[in-house]
Amino acid sequence: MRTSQFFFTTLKEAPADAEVVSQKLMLRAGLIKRVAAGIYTWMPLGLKVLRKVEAIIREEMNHAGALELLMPAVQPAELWQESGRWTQYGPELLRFKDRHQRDFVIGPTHEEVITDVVRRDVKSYRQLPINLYQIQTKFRDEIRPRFGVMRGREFLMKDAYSFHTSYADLEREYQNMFETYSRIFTRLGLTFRAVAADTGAIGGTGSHEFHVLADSGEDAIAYCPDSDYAANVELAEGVVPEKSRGAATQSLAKVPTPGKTACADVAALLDLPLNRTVKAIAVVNEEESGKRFALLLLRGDHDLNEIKTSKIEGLSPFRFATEAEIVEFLGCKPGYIGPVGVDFGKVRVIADRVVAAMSDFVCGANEEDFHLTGVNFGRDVPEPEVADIRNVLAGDASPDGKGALEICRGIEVGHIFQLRTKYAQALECCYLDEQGKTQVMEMGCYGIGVTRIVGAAIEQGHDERGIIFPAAIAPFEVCIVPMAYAKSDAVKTASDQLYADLKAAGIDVVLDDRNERPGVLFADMELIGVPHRLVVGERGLASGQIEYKGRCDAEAVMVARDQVLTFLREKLCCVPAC
RNA sequence: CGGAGUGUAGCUCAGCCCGGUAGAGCACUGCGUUCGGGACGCAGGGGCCGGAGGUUCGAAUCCUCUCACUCCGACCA
Repeated sequence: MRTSQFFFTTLKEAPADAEVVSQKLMLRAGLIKRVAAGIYTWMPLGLKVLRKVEAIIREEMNHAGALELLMPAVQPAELWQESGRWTQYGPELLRFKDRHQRDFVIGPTHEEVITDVVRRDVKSYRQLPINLYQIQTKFRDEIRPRFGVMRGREFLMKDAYSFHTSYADLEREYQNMFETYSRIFTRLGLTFRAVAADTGAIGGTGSHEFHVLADSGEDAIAYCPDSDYAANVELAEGVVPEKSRGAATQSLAKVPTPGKTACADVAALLDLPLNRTVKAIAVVNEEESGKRFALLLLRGDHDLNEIKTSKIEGLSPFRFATEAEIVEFLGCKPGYIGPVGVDFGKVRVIADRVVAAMSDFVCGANEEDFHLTGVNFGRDVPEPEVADIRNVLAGDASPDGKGALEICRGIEVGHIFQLRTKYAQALECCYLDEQGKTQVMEMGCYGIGVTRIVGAAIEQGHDERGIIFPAAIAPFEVCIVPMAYAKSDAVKTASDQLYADLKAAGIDVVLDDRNERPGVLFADMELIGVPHRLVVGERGLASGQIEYKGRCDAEAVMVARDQVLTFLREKLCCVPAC
């Protein structure tokens, strides 16, 4: 490709509303253009990157035995009504009516359609297992699209669905996909980690997320550097402290804490560490059967994990209590509430595992402007229910007992689920087994956010000059930057020849033949993230040499003209650009 | 959905308080000089100042409504 023949649109300044680095750089490099909130056009340069990502995914999926198909983006409401998600899914599901007033959706995912496909054509155990995938545009009407292609509304996704005659076979394929995903992200040149995940709204049991590690990631990941344990913080288990609860050494005392509603303020006032305090969070479970009020106890420096909490029996769904409800049940304004003196018959008290092991702690007195010190379970307050309801923190013991947890941030680029029979059951996706008996299929589903990968790659690889793409997905592998292409015949001839040679060698090369000053050429090639650069100038040509510089190299090196191809080949296949 | 903010040239922004026929830098076009790290000169093109209504002799500027976008929160995954 010659830049003069390409649609090349770089910007010196990023649009003011771009928030994250990848978004700014993608807009500056002209990879994408914003069309509406969370909706982008992929320009030719960006599409080259996207297609390279797709190609790697497609190759590895095919290699893993999956079969590609293409389902419609537009889906009839009937299928969603049949699975029950027509009502379960919120406004995130984009619905519309056609000219006959029939309801349709623009698919945010394709479980319904694929299950329909399979139930129509798969009748026998002999046709199973099967793994079908597509690379397709999805639409999720996010409340707040942001971060460019990282959380867009329209995005490209690879989604695969597998069907099995047994859970054991589903587990086998799940493992197959786990390994396939690891190969895909490795080939893409990304630093990633597979983490145990919550199964969320899609439902099912086993689930792993694949995260590209980056500080700007939206998800917090707890991992153990000393083992392979890694889990989304939403799911990471807070383990029971090894030490059992200490004996009570203090007597219960009421202390004035006017205006101190936060644990940190109370701790500071009493000159105690924050981890001696206990905060109480009032929640309400409201269903047709009535309203139930509960008090959740957490150590002052811990945060509530709503996902874990919502899994407590009888508490789901829960919401935070209103001030009026708190006054109604505890007779006290929020900020000073605690478990002491509450009627355990009316209020359910659930302590985090860590709190349950505390003694002589500080908590609200259920009286405005007062807290209690020296509080002990069993003596001052009945033993509460105990559950794991907090977010783990860095330094916590790893649940596998092999060291301490660290927390890092990640961008979720892949997610694999064992759906089991959730959709197959709802949509009656069945087959006949060896005995001729009707059985429901076991299902797995496996997604990769294709567009998000491009953003994630840039979050992971960039510097002040622009994008540093992994070689596997860079828009071009090599650029040739001629010094005065329009002026010097020697440079022009040598550049054209080099370009032809590299192209003939199957290298994805771009020749920047624009009649611009060198600074412009250098800056643009660096901005768009081309990993390898060859500079052709009269200076080097005089001694039969071409200058080479990797995108991250500090210094350029001179390479003999007739050695360039060999030199480059080695760089391209063996050495990462950075 | 609640709170805050922003809409002026393709991009970044000034002008708005204090009404008087629309500006800068970058980008773009032409000519010339320049040419190994985002050059310079001269000459140009480009805007219904988000939209509608109102106040006024006169509105980018003041008022009302509306739309879009952004941020924080809630929600969702």
